[in-house]
Amino acid sequence: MAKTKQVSNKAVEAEQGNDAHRGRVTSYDVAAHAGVSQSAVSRCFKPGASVSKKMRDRVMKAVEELGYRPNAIARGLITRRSNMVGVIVSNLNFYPEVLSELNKRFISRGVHVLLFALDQESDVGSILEQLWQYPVDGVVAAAHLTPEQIALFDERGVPLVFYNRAYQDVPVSSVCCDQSEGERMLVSQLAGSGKHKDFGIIAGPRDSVVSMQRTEGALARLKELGFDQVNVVSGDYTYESGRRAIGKLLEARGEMPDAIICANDMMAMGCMDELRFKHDLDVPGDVSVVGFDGVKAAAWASFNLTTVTQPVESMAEAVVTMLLDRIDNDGLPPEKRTFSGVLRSGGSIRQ
Amino acid sequence: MAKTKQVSNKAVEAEQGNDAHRGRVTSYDVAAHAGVSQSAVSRCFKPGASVSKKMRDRVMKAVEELGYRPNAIARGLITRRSNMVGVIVSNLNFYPEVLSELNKRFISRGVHVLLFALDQESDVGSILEQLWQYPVDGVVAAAHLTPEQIALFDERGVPLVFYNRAYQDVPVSSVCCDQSEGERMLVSQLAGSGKHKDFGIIAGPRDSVVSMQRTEGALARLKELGFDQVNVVSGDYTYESGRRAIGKLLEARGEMPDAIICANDMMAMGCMDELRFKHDLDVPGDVSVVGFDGVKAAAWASFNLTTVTQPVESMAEAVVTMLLDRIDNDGLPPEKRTFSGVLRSGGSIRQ
DNA sequence: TCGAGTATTGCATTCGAAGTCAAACGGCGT
DNA sequence: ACGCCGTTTGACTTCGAATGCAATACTCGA
Repeated sequence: MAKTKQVSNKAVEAEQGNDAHRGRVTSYDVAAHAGVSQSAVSRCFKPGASVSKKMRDRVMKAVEELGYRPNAIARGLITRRSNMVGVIVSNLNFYPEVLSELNKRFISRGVHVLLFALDQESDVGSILEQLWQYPVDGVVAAAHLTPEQIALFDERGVPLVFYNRAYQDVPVSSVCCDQSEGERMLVSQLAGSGKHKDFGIIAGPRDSVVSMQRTEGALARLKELGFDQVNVVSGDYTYESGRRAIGKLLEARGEMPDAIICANDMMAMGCMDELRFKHDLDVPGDVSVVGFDGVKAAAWASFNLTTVTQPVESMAEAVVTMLLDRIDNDGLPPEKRTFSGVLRSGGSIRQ
Repeated sequence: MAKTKQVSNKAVEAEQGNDAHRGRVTSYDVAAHAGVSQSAVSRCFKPGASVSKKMRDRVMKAVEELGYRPNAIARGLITRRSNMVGVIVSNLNFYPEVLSELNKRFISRGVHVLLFALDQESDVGSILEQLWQYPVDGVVAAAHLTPEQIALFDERGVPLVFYNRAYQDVPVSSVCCDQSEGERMLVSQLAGSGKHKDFGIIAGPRDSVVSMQRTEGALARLKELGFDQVNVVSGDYTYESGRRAIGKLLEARGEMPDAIICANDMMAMGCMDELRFKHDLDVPGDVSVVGFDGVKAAAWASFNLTTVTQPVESMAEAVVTMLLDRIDNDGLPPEKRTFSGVLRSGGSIRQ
């Protein structure tokens, strides 16, 4: 009865145009305005519900007049579906296309993205702490989580799909680009010209699994081809670290390698600039350089980098499909999908 | 009474470890586990609430044991504060730093970002339609809205702050970089060398207000300096369109200008590459080029572009502060803040 | 030990929408 | 006009947490 009283109060307010709370329009306001029950309003927004045309028209008219939109959050409370997914990315600046592709695809399926970006200061733990406060339907992680952190998702029944992080021996879904295969293609390409004797590798951060896979892939292929004296130095995936890495390579070796394999395009571009503008060397004339990722800038004429392009669109599509499937259907087992990268031959390898 | 029964059911479930719904842990579960009321649990999470140490310890122990985290959304329903803000960006690929800076700052203040990115297909209208389904506390828009769309925010009492979109004569908050001033600095710099006679401008899309402001600023300063024959062609802010624009300039003029003013860095870089690699011209030897924005890549050795850097960090900070202020205090009037860009002299101007 | 006064605690209600269920309605045949 | 049956509709409850208020549990002084 209290509820009934409340409703009629709202009805009165709405009818009198009392705008005191000037908050959002609720289904009660619409109901009052249209002279029907709140349930009726709710039903008009549920596809396939039993509503007469007369009722629907009447409600929709009120909806238009008041500018009502159902509150997705309140709805989520009862349906246990917030239609929000969390996206955890380690660094927004690195791969904006990934976020963009994911967001676009989720949106088109009526799902919204709640962003969780790791900045150097904030660690994964605190981000997850925040994430758990939101009733997200699922999570995409483009960052490294510990097995314990992963287990929590399972416990709580929240689907999780990794983007470009593979966990061997951990039953969790992921979509990856075959890092190792990609590097092998690059090395084969370099070796194919027969012009390189002295290889150097600029790896990513030591704790990056992706960097490790790429580096291992390159080293393995190099070894197969008979090159087992390869210097490896580390960068942090940035342009600047690519430039600095040249100094380290030179120091380690005493002379400049004639082919440099970089763990990503950003460092490859830094490395090219350092070679050209600091050491006055020609790329590819004096030194060949290859990258990984296929970022836009790598294809620019100034660099025209030979690299392996990650099929970002296919990967994003796969992630979205896998996640939504698992949200709709909680029986699905973890699945790992691996896409091959596409070799993009530029002009950064000496022929 | 129904409620009471419900509660004790939950209590029983929780105590028996019945994990049937394996959903999230709720405050009722914690309450049952600790043998206290739900209100008590709730109060333990409210700073400054009246709770005895004994009670707090007891509740917190249960919280730890069950891994409880308050549901931010359910909380938002009653407090009318979702602690989420919507961020509308026109294109994620363009300025990832902006999103990154905004996100970082919001997070550190306990606010989360719900992402709304416009992709070519989706127009602002449909994005807003979606936005209104979420009870966001406020919105940052880095996209163009119509006055009607802006008015809705006012009506519904949802604070709105624009990033780099100024609306003259519309009372709405915004944080902008002074586009016109920036361009004037660039033109002055170009003119200062006394080596340029023939200016060309590569503007942004015709419907971009920012592009218009930049172009007008440049033209005005050029005119003051006595150059009133300036060709203007349009691009779409991308690298590729910068390259294509060179062809258009050449066509319009019959010969290549000796100074090209680009509406942003991306096009400036495309333009430099086109000049160097397609037309075999030297920059800055034959043609000077300037950009705008101060993106990372513009400072790379290959380009070393003279440009105006937008103070992204200060602007982001200003946006976040303004928005949160307005969320906490609904009396605040709209405010427009303008930051000056910083001239970054590179090596793309002939001296 | 008692009572006043304060500090804690629990009950019941609330937020906005959706789902359950039973009541009311509509159409139809007879 | 009556009764039957399928369709619509509305009253009430639910989701999870917060909060006003009333009911306790304490504290301390007398």
